Amino acid sequence: MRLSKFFLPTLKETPADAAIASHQLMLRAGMMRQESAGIYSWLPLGFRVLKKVEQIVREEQDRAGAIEMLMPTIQPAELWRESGRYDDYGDEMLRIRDRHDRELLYGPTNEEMLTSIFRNFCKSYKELPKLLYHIQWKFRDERRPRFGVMRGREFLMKDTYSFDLTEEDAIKSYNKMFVAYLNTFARMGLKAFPMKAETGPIGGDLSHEFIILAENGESEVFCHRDLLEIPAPGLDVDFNGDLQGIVDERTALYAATEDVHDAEAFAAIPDDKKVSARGIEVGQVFYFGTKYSEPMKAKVSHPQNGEVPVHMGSYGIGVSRIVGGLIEAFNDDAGIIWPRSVAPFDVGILSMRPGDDATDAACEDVYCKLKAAGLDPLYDDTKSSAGAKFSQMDLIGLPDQIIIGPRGLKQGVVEVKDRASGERVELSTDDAVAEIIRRHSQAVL
RNA sequence: CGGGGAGUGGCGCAGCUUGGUAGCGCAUCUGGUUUGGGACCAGAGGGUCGCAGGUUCAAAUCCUGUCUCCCCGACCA
Repeated sequence: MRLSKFFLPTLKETPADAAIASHQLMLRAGMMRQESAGIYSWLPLGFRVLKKVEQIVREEQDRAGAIEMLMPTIQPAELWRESGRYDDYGDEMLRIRDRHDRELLYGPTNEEMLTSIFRNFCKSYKELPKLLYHIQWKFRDERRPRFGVMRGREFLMKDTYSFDLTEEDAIKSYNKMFVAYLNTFARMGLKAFPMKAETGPIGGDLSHEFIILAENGESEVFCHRDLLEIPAPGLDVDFNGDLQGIVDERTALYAATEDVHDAEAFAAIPDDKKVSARGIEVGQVFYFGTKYSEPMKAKVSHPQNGEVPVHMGSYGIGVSRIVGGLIEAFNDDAGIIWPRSVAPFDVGILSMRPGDDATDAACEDVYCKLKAAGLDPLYDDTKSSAGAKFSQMDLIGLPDQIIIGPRGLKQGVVEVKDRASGERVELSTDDAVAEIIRRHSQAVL
C-alpha cells in the first residue's frame, strides 16, 4: 500500500478525551474514531489489526475443533424470557422495539440463541460433543464506558458454546478451549495467564479468566510467579488427546482475580514468588452445566436414561478489546510497537526524498520485492518532511522500517530499523529485503 | 447510578471573574525557499462559542433548562 493512496489520519496532539495509552494511541495513530461513548468506527489501520486478531482467534478455534457460524446482532426478547435472563440482565441490555412493537434486543451474548438452535436440531447423544462458535458484534450498555475499545459498549467478541452429554465430557470441551486460548494469545505475542474467576451473570461453577498483565489493568490479580514462566502448549498439541495435564499444570499454581482472591492461599506462596499486579481480561472460559439446557429444554436422548439436558460451557474472547490490550502491552514514548503477527502492515518503507530518481527507483524496487515475497508493506511515498515520516511511522508501530534516501544510496545502502529495539543496520537494498523476509518468517509459535 | 470536570474552526487550548460582536498553536490551501528525526518565510480560507429559553441597548461571557463527553467510585468481555 502506498501511503499517498491510503487513509491514515494521524494526530500530532493527544486528544483530550483519552486517558490511557492504548486509547490515546489508537486515536493518534488514526486507528479509530469515537462515534458515541463506547462506540467506535474502525478506520483502515485499526481495522487491519482487528482483522489480524480475529483471524488468529479463528484459526485456533478451528484447530481445536470448533465449528464457525454466525448469529445475528438482534435477538427476540422471547428467547431471553425462556432462560429468565430478560429481566435479570437489567439496563446493560439494549432493548429495541420494531415497527410492529415487537420486543427485540441487541445481543450482549448468545447462550439463549445457540441453545435454542441446538435443541431444534440435535436430539440424540450421538450428535455430541459439539463446539460451535461465532465472531460477532455485541452490545452491553455499560453504565460507564471507558478506556476506548477496552471497555466499549459495542465490541467484537468470539464466543464458543460447547454441548456434551456429561459433565466429564464437558470438562474435555472446556480443556480444549483452555488450551486453544493459551495458543491464541501466545500467537499474538501476549502473555495471558489463566486465573480462577467469578462466573458472573453467565453462571456456573468452573471458570477461568485469561489475563494479561498491564499497568492500566482494570482489576487486581494475584498469582505465583512460576505460572508466568510456563510456555504455551504449541500448535502441535493433539486436541483429540488428553489435555488434562496441560490444564492441570497451569491451574495447580495459585492465580486469582481480586473477586475470588484467597488471601490465605496467597500468603502461603514464598515472598519472592508472589506476584500482585493489575491485569486486563482478554478471555474467559465457563462450564455451567445445565443452567440453560434445563429451563430451555435442550435435551438429547441418552443411551440408557431417556432424555437428559446437555451439559454446556461458553468461551469468550474479546477481539476488539485485545487490540487495546496489545497496545497497553506494547508501546513506548514514540507510539505503538506491534508484534509482527498482528501488525497492520508488515514493514514501512520511508522515502527520504520522493522525486529523486535514484530514491524513487530504490523504493519501488524494495516495495515490489517485498510484495512479491508475500509481505504487506506500507510505502510512505508522500512529500512530507523526513522527521514527520519518522515520527508517524514510529507512532503507528510497524515492526520494521526501511529508510531509503540519496545519502545512503550514494554508499549503496538503505537503512533497516527495528521499531522495538530502535536498532538500525545499513544494508544493500537486496539484503534489506532478505533481512525483512527473514524477520517475518520467524513465527511466535 | 453517586461524586467531580468539560463543551469556543479538523485537533489542542485561551477568552468568561469585571458583558461591547472571537484569539493562539498545530493542521489545511497558495507561492517561494528547504530536504535523514514532526522545516522556514509570506499570504489565505475556515467558528451564528453544544442546544433552547431568559436578562440586557448589547451575551462565548450573566441566569434557567436541556443534551453530550470525560474522570473517580460501584458494576462489567
